[in-house]
Amino acid sequence: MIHFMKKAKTVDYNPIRIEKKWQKKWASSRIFQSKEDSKKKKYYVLDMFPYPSGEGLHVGHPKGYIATDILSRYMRMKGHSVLHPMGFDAFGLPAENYALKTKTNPAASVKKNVARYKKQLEILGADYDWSREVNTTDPNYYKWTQWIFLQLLKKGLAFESYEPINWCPVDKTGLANEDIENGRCERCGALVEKKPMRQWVLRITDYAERLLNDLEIENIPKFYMSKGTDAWRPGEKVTERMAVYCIVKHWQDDKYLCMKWKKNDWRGYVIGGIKVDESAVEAGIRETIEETGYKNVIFKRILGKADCHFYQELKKENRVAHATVVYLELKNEEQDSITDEEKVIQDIEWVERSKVRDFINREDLKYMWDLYTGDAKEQKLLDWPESIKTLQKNWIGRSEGALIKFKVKSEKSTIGLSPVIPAKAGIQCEKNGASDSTLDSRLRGNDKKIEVFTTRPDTLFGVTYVVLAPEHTLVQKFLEVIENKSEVEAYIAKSKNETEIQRTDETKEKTGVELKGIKVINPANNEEVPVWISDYVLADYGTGAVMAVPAHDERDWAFAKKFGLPIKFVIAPLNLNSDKVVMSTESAFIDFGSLINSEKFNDKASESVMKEITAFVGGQWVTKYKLRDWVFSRQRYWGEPIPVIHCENCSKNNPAGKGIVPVPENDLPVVLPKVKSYEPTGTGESPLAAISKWVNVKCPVCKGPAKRETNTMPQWAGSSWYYLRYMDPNNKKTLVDPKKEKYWSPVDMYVGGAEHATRHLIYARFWHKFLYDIGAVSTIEPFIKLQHVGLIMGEDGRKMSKRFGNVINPDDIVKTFGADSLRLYEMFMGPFDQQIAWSSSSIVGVRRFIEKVWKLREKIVPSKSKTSKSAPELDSIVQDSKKADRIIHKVIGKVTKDIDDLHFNTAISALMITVNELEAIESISREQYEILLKLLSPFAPHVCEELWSAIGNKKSVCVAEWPVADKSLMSDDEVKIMVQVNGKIRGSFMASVDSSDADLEAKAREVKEVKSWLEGKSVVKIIVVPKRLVNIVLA
RNA sequence: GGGCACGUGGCGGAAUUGGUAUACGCGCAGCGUUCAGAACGCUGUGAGCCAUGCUCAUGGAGGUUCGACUCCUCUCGUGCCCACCA
Repeated sequence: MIHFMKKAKTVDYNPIRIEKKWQKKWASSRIFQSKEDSKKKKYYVLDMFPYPSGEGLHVGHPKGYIATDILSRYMRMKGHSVLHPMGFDAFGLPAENYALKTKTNPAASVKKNVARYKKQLEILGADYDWSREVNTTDPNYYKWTQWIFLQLLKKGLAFESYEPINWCPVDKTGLANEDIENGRCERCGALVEKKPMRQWVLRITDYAERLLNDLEIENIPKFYMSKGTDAWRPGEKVTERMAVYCIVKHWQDDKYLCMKWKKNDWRGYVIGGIKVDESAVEAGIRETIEETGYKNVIFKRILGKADCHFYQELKKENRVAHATVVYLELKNEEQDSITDEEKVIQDIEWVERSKVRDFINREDLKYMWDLYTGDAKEQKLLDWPESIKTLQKNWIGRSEGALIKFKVKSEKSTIGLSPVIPAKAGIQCEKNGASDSTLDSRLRGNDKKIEVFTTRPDTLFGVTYVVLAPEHTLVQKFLEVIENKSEVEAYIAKSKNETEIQRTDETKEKTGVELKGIKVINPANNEEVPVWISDYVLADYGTGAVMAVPAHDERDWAFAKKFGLPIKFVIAPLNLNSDKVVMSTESAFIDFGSLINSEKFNDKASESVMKEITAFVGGQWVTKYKLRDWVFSRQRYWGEPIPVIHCENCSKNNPAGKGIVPVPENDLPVVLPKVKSYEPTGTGESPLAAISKWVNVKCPVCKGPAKRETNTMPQWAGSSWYYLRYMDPNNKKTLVDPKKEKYWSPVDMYVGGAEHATRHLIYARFWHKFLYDIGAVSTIEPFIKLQHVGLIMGEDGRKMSKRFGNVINPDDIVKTFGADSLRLYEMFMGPFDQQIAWSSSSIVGVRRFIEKVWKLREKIVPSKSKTSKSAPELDSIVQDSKKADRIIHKVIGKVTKDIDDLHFNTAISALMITVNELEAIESISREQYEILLKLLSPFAPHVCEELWSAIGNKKSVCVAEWPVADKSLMSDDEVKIMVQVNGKIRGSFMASVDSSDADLEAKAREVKEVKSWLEGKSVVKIIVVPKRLVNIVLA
């Protein structure tokens, strides 16, 4: 036993005492306040801010907060300027319903809940910069939520609508499509009804394409064009604002093609427009051939996508294009002469690889080049889990198809209709149609048309009827001309009364009514087919009308069977697989009959065939999205007032304005008034409507009497932009100062629950893109990396809920084990994004680990140079030190990589192994112990801070430098080599790390256990994997 | 019906490009310490067997390979999301 190592008796580990102590010190020293420091790289790590319910936190909630805290502390130690804020999302139904239940004012209960949440968060020891706290219900905050709404209004992206919307009869409010789960209100579970009412809607569908496409953008473009109509050359049809940009390698040397513009001596790359039906790669090859004359151009890879700003010589103007950057190689020097036109403009130069960067004159393109040459690490624009991307893609639901018009023919003779149908003024005949297309003008002359959307125009010949949604606007007009008006009206009334869930129940038999007296004409073969209405057709998808092809569609099939409608089978009016289409108006079908089970016709025609058919019948090829516009008003009290004033007078003067006057920006915020009764009215009016003092205002335009909008915004409004406000929480003049926004944007890491995939994350991306378009933010996407938190389930495996009585309160765990143990345990449970059941008995393991680290301190001996020990003592210390160095330096890399990859469980496991190994050693140095503390400090900050200061450090471990592994200290001299015979482990031996393959092979043959297996057998071959194994293959 | 994940001891889970399956932790068992318990320490812990060792084991069945938890095909099961989307 080495006695000099004995220290004064170490105080026992007491988490409660040390955790309080350090939390106070951290707060008073303001060590965690974020600053824009241009000398440092920034790191913005964000939690999905909590919704402070009355229940308080359970142990599942902190999991994500602990992870971001680890990342925040880790990145700070790595020298980043870190932004790690926290705030509260407190408007909306749950807070209001809770207040109603407890008969308190929502403002009061929110205040109480926030205080409680904050306290619960504080005992975890997170390094939040509380000076940046935001609260969505604070007028200083929602002033800017309202401001964003006004900008949306200005751009025509917010509008009033009277279409039927989803209505929750229990919560007494309209709901967005995203707020519905299986036909029920996501909040209260009530069956959702369809109810027509005035509401505010945001045109999120205008952004559908970008929301979808940008999920796949891989690199970071600096610019983004939202609109563009350029063609490249007069008369040349090219894809809108799409370009290709080519880096072309020499056929022999490591040189690259540089275009020199003769006129201004500007150097650049081959640029070209991408034609319709041409891929970026094809365009790149074509343009390179056209501009340089080189004949044999080979595609190698796509380097990335960016926006290209350049001067186009031929048209003499500046151009911007969304560009794909391709890397090409020339096969040989064969070259045709190029056109004179091209010759005049440019020359070709070959430049060395190292000079390429000089003629790539833009940062983002340089970045791509660096990516190709391996100098830059690939960074995705959206480094999101594939599953979330897929969820969003499915939610946005893009599909391409044809809009096809069916002429309506009313049988005047049959129904005795007068030639002139009484006009119903102003009613629109088509969805989004022109307002002049009133029924009388259209039906006279039988030129009224029903427009359908289909993804299978190739089945057009099999259409045997057309179905409209009961809510389709045309149905109301047809009522005047059909024979069975009352029957149809009854059906419409019935489906109106049915809830969404009843209507969409798949097991339900199809229902519907024919509109008798009306036929439509199939434009493919001029055949007359009947028109039906049925609730299996959705009013708000496509055009609200379908062409029914019972032979090719299950739903149409069920409907046709039920009502005895003909089933006609498309027998290829054309060869489905050929690109050449021969069209004719001859009926290209046979009676369906017994062919139902035939698989002969399951093939879909190619897209080009379908496009040709569409053109043949005068239809349009279009893209449709499942995504619906965002119903943005709630008939409830607890939300941001929509900053709009209704003025009848201004309506008279300006019919286009419909009497909507935006609240002037200077008058913001429109403060939510205090109110005695905030019970929802259920009438479609919010409780605010009852406060006449608040409602009645002067019109800001004409100064006449006017009324405030009384609907409020949905819960998702405030959370759609809060991450921006953290960057500059107290700015009175703008939403966020552009300088600060440029420094901190975008969010580098966003951690939260997967349940927000199709709501918050779509809404926030939508608002962010809009804010980008109006110049309020500088990036096109708000969150670079997104990470899910896997739920922590109750010990019984069910969701943690009061209902099941399986809720574990983190406060209790902190009391018994300490916050550090809770933090370590939640991270050690398993993979971070995985759902795992809580196990209270397992926490003791991480607590034991902390105690081991605590006791390990007793093994510290002073550094060799400072001691005056006897030789044998010194020798043993030196031996220990070598061993300990190897152990500790090996784990640095492992922990660093694991934190980078969010593999917290394996990082902790590696630290446990390290501590176990160090325990087996007699002595360690202070330096080695310090490395251990630094590595552990993001996970268990309190105990590490305590030990760090106990061994004599004055500055906090939070600002210590993250250790870097010294490779010379960590390498083993010897490794264990496994020996396999025919792939099965039979023995092992030790060998020095630099042994040659032949050496290893020879040694392997000599291993005792192996020898007996080799006896009398011939060796076929031997596989040597250096530092790992030798496999001897026998005949 | 469509989409996306995922199946490894008694439990949570480890396992670089295919290269010692079950690391780490819990639990369990034995021993020590203790008046006793808790706590702690040490040892053991996939299964089976004719046991110095051998055979079988990563949901199941095949395949590729010198070698498969890892790759491919099929299949069974579980979870999540969307769903009459034309």
